[in-house]
Amino acid sequence: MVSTHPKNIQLKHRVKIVDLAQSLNLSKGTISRALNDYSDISDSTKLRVRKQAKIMGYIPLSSAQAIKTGRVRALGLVLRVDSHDSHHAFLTDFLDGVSRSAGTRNWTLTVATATSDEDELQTFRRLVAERKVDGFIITRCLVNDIRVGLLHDAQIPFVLYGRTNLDADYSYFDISGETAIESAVCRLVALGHKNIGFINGPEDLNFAQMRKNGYLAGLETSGLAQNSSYIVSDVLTREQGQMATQALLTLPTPPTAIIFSLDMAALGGYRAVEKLGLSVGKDVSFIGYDGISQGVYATPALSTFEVDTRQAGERLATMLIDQIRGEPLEKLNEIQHAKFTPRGSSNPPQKTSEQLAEFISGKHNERETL
Amino acid sequence: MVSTHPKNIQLKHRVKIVDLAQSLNLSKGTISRALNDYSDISDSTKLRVRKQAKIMGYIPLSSAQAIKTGRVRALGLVLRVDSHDSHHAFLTDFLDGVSRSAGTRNWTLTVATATSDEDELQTFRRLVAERKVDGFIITRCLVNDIRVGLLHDAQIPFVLYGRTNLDADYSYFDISGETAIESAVCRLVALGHKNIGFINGPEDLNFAQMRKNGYLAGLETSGLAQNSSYIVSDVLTREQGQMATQALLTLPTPPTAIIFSLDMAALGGYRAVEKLGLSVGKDVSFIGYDGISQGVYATPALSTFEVDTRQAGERLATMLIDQIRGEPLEKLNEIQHAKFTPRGSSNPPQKTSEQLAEFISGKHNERETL
DNA sequence: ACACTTGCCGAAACCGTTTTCGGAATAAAT
DNA sequence: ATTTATTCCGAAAACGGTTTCGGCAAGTGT
Repeated sequence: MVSTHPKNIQLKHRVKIVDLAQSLNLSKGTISRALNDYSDISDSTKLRVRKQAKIMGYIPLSSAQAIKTGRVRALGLVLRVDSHDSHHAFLTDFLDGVSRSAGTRNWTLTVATATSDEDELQTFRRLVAERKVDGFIITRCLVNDIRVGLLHDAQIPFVLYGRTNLDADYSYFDISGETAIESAVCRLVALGHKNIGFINGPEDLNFAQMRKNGYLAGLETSGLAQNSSYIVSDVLTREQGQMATQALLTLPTPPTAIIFSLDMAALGGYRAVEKLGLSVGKDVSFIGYDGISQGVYATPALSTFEVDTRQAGERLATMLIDQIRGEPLEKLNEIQHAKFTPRGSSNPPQKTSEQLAEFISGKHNERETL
Repeated sequence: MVSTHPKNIQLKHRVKIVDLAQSLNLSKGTISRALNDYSDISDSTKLRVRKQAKIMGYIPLSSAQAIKTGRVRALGLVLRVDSHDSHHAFLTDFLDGVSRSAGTRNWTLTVATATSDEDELQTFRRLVAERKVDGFIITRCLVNDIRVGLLHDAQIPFVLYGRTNLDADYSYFDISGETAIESAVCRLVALGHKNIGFINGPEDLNFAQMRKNGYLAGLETSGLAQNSSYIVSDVLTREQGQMATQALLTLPTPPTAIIFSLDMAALGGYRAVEKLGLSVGKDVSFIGYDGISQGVYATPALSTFEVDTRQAGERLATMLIDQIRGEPLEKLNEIQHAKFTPRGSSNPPQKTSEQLAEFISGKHNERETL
């Protein structure tokens, strides 16, 4: 069992910079500058050094570098684990994007978890004080997010996945849920829908706020009146989605189409529709947002806006690294668009709201007489 | 916007060990030894130093420590993102457990992703060479897992979540799927079932192998003959679970109960049962394994073995840290048991296999004549 | 021929800790 | 009273890199 495997992962007897220096008859300072591409080293020796470094398998010790440079080449990500299953599917892809992008630049990702604001700030402090990370990726932005102010004041580099309301300048990557939801309204109107509901997430989260704006903008451009009873908020999970949908459909004048701020909520909506004896895509049209994989397997498959979470992670990582390396903040903003993927859940209305209401109240009475 | 927040996260002007030393009129060596609890420092000065350190907010720079101690106090976790959506729910809890346990000891977790074996080994090498981590947590163990041999040979500390077939000594934490599945068989037999199917995961994964052993052992102790057509393997996803269930139920003598190696597969099984016009928990009993949250919301709710993934993460982290700190390997093995949670999906059989077969074939013919 | 750049590299300081070693002061033993 | 242990701390050498500074050689301009 103690064989010497060919693809060995050496740990003992690392080759260090002095070893390299000796083997090339150069000083270690020269080696360092050659590898770091200083201008006062000739191209020929740079080449020579790099070749030999590769041969000898020299890899600088990041903590030794860090002590002088002040950088550990590590990105921080603090996950909030208090509020349940919204993340989940999102997480793997996101982590993959971030760590892949970081890895190719020889950076790493360190993740921590927190259950509260205080917990999270505490974690920030610890990671920064020990200098375990050089900057943070911030997710799940609130409309008013204290983290932004704190990190900004402390001059710690960070990027947001999403945006926040503060007018401080910060770097962010976002996917425009606003334009997506607006276009969702327009698409449904084009299909013939006139009564369109909107089931939103918790509106202290910035993205929910934005998507609501999109919904309202969509009504505006379509010339539809806004009906406050058509809007439900604070819907995050499947179960909440089911209840919210049920609530909308049992209104005196139910919507014939519903837009969901989150696919997961939409999946809950399927159940509500089925329980009323109706079917999604025929009696009621659905459009979701996120592009989670379960949406494909629903019947009918869920029309949605697909978000490329892996790409988001990649972009965020590179933006943060660039920022830490000194890139000016102004260039480090980016907005992408979600890709609409029509599937079976959004079609022209087969019933008017009145017909829907009649059917549903009939169903209700039927149930009550049981 | 450039206010000085009370809870500031200081970055500029860190207080370093010399600052502390000056303020106490001690040498920095003494400070270091006091904080690290050396025996040649008097208790009184230890106290004095610690108090002042807290007051001044001194936190040692981990990379400066690392250069001398050889430890960065970081755990590595390489996620495989190539295959399947099985992880997902698992991931958040697991990460939480690991990073929480690590965090309380002032360690951190760095995660990377890999898409292939080669990719993963490459990542191991990089992280070790740069000394970004001190050891690894290994998940998704194969029956014959090359990683174990490699890390062992390279003398890099690691712990397994699960076990592997190699007889090398290594540290692991595992949850005994074997005894769980065995007891599942016995429970179903006690309910009156005689024909019990088993839908397993890919058997190159160690846990699947173990659970199969448990299934066979259960049959043995219950005095039931084993029927190879009752075993299906390589079932990981919901869709695969649906197909496998369908296959079992359309056998000439279908099982009246099915044990699933994964809850996710069981959820697929619900659909297969429904499509045959049967209902879970009445016509066919289900027992799953994992305890994923969706199982609670299925109708009827899924009887399953609940695995405490967060605890697993916590234990693994502490075991790995202990190992890195020099604890002997022999003490670092731990096996826990999953907790059986009976819900609506497992009951005494209402139909015999023959009645089931008749019903199902009738359904089939009915369908064919359409 | 001279001074003056310029290109290139070595020497040494430095980063912030830990750890080793020796020595002063005090206590215990003779 | 002297030696012998003990206790406790300071000085200095690491650790493995990066960065500054100065200087030698070769090339340039006059």
